[in-house]
Parts: sequence; structure tokens; C-alpha cells
Amino acid sequence: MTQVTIGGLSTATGVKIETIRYYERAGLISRPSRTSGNYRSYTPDDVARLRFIKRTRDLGFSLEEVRALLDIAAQEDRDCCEIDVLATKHLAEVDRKIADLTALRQQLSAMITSCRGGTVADCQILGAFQQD
Amino acid sequence: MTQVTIGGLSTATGVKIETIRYYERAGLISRPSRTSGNYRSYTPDDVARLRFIKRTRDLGFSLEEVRALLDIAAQEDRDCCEIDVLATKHLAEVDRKIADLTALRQQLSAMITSCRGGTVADCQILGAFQQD
DNA sequence: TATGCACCCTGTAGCAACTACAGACTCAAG
DNA sequence: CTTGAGTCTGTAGTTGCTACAGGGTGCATA
Repeated sequence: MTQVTIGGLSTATGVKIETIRYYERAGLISRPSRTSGNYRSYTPDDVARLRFIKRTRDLGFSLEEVRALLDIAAQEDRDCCEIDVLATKHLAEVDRKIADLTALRQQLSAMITSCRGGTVADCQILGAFQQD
Repeated sequence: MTQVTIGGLSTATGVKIETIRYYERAGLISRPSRTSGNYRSYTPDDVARLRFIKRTRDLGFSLEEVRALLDIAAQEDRDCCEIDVLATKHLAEVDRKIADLTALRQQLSAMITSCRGGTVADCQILGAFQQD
């Protein structure tokens, strides 16, 4: 049998044990069968599912979005465009974050290059924090 | 007198009332004096301090970092380079985040352009989620 | 057989940084 | 005098984990 316990699932997927149990509580993965000693026992399908979850999480999807993706993926004959919609929406969010961070980076670096040393009282950076 | 109540402070700074009270609990701002009716009453200095906090938060500093900045800013005769250090460190973090997001964006957009429609069963995007 | 030791169990509490109530009070205008 | 907006305290919820505490399990080794 290729069943694994939670530690095996953890090393197979790179998801921490505590996090796996959290996903179970959150309903992202179903409650696995148990061994005689009450250890969780996972199938290869469970491994695949958790890999999917890990990968989507790494791509920055929220657990809510992951749930939706899993939901759609479960219905094999459904139209694929719903996934495209989700992914595209997520891409737009990522683009917005990148833009925000880039603007912020710009401000921060301008602040830093304006620093000429001296005491706190006449620090250019602190001035930049306070202006409007 | 130019004292304001919490609502005034909120509109003057763009920080929500609940958040102001949270900052007070967290010790980022000191407990203000109270009116006869037990309303919080803020001075212009309080407004300036909260503006400072808001701006540094908007620049992505954590509350812990904000605390450190406020601490340094309070000692006017101290050397300014500590602030430079903090800001530079923060800039490095921002750069890392931008790099991460950009890599992620790359993957996401590759996935999306690979989609040729059809049913979920042969969806390229879902395949991308599962591979590796 | 005893005894380590690694692994697993449940349940709860904590983290950041807020946000959202509930239920009561205050204050100014009409 | 009432109405409505503003404020008060206190507590619980959010997201996505992470970290215990205090036990049980399973296997190898002395």
C-alpha cells in the first residue's frame, strides 16, 4: 500500500504538518482514513490534491480562490473558461501589487538618497515622512 | 482651542477610528486627554504624529518598524544614520517582494496564454497547476 | 522485556494589523 | 424633548498559519 502518514505527506508536498491539519479543519482537504493507532493515512490522490493546493498558494491565490479552483477542477466536463477568468483576475491583482510596490520603492529610494547625514533634527528622511 | 475628537483626527489623517483606538492600545500613540463627556481629545501634535505613522505604514513599514522610527525621531540630537539603515533595509525587502511578484506574474501569464478553451478535463491551466 | 526516541494525536492560544460588532452614553440641532 | 450622529468599552472575528502542552503510538536497540 502506498498510503502515507501526515509526515510523509508533508515531505512529499513541502507543506508543514500543522498546515495540513489546518487545511483539514478549513475543509480544503477531506478527513483521511485513520490507522489502528489513530494516525491519519493519506492516499496518492491526497498527495496530488495537496500538491495542487501548494502550487496555487505559491502563485499567490487566497485559500478562498484555491477552494474555487478545486471546485471547478472537480467537474471535469465543465467549461474551462471559469478558470481562465479566475487566473486573469488574479493576474490583474498581481499587476496592481507590483505597480504599488514599484511606486513605493521609488519614494523610498528618493528619500534615502536625499539623506546627507547629521542629526535627527535635520534629517531629510524624517522630513519626507512628515510632509503631507 | 484646536483640539479634536477622534472623528476629527480620523478625517484629518485618513486613519479609521477603530484603527486609532487600536494604535492607542498598541502604544503607538499615547492616551489623549478626555473631555467632560469622556471623549478622547487630540492636540495638533497628535495629528502630526498619526500622520507620520500613516505615511510610514503606507510606505509598507511594519508597526514594529514604525515604533523604531518614532523612537529615533523623538531623540533630536541623535545621529540620523539609524534611520537611513532602517529605510535601506526596508528598501531591500521591497525589492525582494517586487522580484517575487514579477516571477509569479510571469508564470501566471504563461499559464493563461496557454489556455485554448475546452472542458476542464483538458485545461492547460489546471495542468500547469498540477505539473512538477 | 524495557526503554528510548521519533512520530503522531487533540486542543488551544498566539501572530499581524486591523475590522466589526453590541450595548450604552453624550451632545447639538430642531 | 426627541432625534440622530458621534463616541465609549469590551470582545470577537478576519487570514493563514505557527507553536505549544500534554498525552499516545510504533519501532529499534540494549
